[in-house]
Amino acid sequence: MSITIGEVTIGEAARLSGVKVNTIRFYEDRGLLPAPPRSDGNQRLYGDDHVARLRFIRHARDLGFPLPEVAELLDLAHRPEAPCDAADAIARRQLAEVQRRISQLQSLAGELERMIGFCAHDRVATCRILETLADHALCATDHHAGRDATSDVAIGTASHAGP
Amino acid sequence: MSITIGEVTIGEAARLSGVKVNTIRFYEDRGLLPAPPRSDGNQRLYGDDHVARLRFIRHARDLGFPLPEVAELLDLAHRPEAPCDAADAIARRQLAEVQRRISQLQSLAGELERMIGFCAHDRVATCRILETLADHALCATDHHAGRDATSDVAIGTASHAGP
DNA sequence: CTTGCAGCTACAGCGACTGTAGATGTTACG
DNA sequence: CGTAACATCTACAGTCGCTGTAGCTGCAAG
Ligand SMILES: [Zn+2]
Ligand SMILES: [Zn+2]
Ligand SMILES: [Zn+2]
Ligand SMILES: [Zn+2]
Repeated sequence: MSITIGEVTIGEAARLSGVKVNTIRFYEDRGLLPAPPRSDGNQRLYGDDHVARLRFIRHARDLGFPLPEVAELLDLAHRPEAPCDAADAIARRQLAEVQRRISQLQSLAGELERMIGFCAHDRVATCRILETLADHALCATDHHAGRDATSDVAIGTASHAGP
Repeated sequence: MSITIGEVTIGEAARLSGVKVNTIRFYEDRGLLPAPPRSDGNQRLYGDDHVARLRFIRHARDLGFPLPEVAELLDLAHRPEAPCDAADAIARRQLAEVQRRISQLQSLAGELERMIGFCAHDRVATCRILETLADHALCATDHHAGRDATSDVAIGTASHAGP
């Protein structure tokens, strides 16, 4: 029975939230997680609210929201009486972004399938894959990577199920 | 009429290949593009072979191949009599990777659609989007971001069509 | 009282560039 | 020939979202 209920070390918070220790400190640095009180020995002590916040961040990251949007969503979540339009808008933007990336990747996949399909598995000199890489005119579609079209959506650290 | 035909500056090479000037120097640094001869004034002079190589790199990057695979593919392309199995294998790996990312993103999109669909557009306190972010148990699927599942496939600098 | 793990700060590194500063080179115009 | 405008040079910082390391200190158990 400690002095206050629910005060846990950073390691415990990591286990409870699925966010790695280093990442928790990183989020604090980034302003996503408020700096918690410290013990006599200068160690961070987290309460349930911090852990809940970490879980929220983790889940939003898993869904691909970038950190600035996660911060916005966290702010919104603390204004219960406000309308939720802003949150909806962020989610819709994120969905649109994910869909954009899906279609970009589908066009890449199609092009890759095509060049693999045309390859006769012979010598390099006649390999359709290498020919195609040397000349985009052999491609069926544009599949151009329009400015971060296929960049990261969510990297995640591990699964919700833990390591 | 210059001393040798087809010797172009880095800016010309950039225009001809669609690879940015800085990026060309970056590729040289990374060993993807051999260091070209220099002019009297120490400026790089590229021939058609360099430009072709740059185009190859550009195209492979647009298709999402990471730089190490691009390097392998370039090496292979210079051994015309070798069998093309290795190139095929790289392309297949890349396709598998792209497909993995597509399905990851599709699961994200599904989850995002679900939470957006359930939102009643009322107050934050009852917003399904924020509730869901706070609790993964409200999600229909796992959609976990398994170690770089959704990370970048190709960022690209601009389209083949130019800027 | 020591051992060993957990936590602390601070910083380097990933991938694949992009952008900048400050110094030269080159070219066009007058 | 001078000079202005632009291209290129090197070298390095910054992007994103972490991850991992080094070198400390703290803390509980034997
Ligand atoms: Zn082949
Ligand atoms: Zn193509
Ligand atoms: Zn809502
Ligand atoms: Zn979820």
